[in-house]
Amino acid sequence: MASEPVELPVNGLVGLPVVGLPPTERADAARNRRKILDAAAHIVATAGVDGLSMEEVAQRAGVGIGTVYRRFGDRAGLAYALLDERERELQTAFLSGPPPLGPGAEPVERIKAFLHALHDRVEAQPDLLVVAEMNSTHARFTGGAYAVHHTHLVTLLNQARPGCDAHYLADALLAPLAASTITYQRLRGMSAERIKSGLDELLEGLTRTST
Amino acid sequence: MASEPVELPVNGLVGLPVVGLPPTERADAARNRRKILDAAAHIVATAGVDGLSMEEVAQRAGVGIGTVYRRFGDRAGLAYALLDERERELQTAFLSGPPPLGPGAEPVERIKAFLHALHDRVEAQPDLLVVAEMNSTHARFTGGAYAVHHTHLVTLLNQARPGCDAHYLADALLAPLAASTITYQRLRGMSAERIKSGLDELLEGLTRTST
DNA sequence: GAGATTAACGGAACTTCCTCCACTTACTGT
DNA sequence: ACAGTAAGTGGAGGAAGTTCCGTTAATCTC
Repeated sequence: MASEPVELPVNGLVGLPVVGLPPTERADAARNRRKILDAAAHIVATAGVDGLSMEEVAQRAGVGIGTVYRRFGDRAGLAYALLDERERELQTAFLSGPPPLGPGAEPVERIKAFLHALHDRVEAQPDLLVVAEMNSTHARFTGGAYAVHHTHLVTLLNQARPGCDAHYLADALLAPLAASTITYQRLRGMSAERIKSGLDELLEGLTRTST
Repeated sequence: MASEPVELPVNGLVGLPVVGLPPTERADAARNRRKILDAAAHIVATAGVDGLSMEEVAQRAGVGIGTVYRRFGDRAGLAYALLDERERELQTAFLSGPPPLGPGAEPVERIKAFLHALHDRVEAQPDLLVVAEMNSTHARFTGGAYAVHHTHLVTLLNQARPGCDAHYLADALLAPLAASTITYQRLRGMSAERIKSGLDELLEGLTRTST
């Protein structure tokens, strides 16, 4: 479990293209995906994330449990899929939206805006994100979205600070934005503004002197 | 579950003193704690962390499952307890050991040494740490050790960079040292040396100009 | 030492995640 | 149309974490 080869995500989340699967989904499969997502969304809206059990979802969607698993892999995958829409919006925003998040602004400003956006994302749907990131050891990283965020940061870091280990630093900057970290800080009474300021402070040091 | 009051740890880990519990443990309880820890350690050594099921532990220790839970709270708590010895060594080292980890060196050097030590800790027992940090949403933070590490970093950061938001920055510096993050980086082929260099780079920015 | 008190014990029962596989169905080429 | 086949389905069953609560036995008090 700790040393298995890295698997690509099975769900339809934005991210690395899923290789090996047929490009077109069979009609009944697509229908069931929708039914499952609707059921899951309804449950979350009604009973909260804690009520999101796989059996419950299957029952409400009128499919077997096996189908839920075939479509979404596991509970984390289902949670990720529920976050998919917002994730797409976010990705569109930083890939092709207006500055400072999108192209046009200075790299440092874009990084800052990006980190803030990630924070807001956690703030918006903390519980779902916790589930998405927590179940199964490396769910946070294999979810697909992580790779996209990481790549984006690497690009910006290389612009802002040529010669740095952008690959590592991207991980390091994303780490404090893990849902469980932020929800815990909030629990402890730390305000959202303070978290953002703290991120700025962290980033400032990294990008001040470009050697 | 997401908004419960923060609970103090129940196990005997170094950290905040456990309030509310009688200072002396009943003889049979202490005996059972030992039996359970021995059994758990044996299982981990034999079958790896994956073999560490609560039922298995109870059986091998010759106690009921309920007893295991009473003593250690949950699986994460048991894992933490297994890490306790090394954790004590680490804490002794940075609280009162020789520099650069212990007192005597410059704050920045101590922070650096501390982060490296935390990294080595993950490197030494990655699987156990992943279990300890991953089960139950905020296990990483409520484990007791986190609070100690955080406090230590706050102290050093305040010395190295007066006026900074040490509280937040401590969280941010600890975040990339989460076991799941590091194990994933290793899985991806990132070397331990590179991770340490990256941490140095991150820290360097933070501590360069003291305003 | 006897009785009261209260922590500790044990394991059945419950929950939920996930796997497995025998069966069914949508698509494909002829 | 139709047979072949690969994808999809469903739900019983296994595994593991956790809770609950009636029972047991340390420890304390007198």
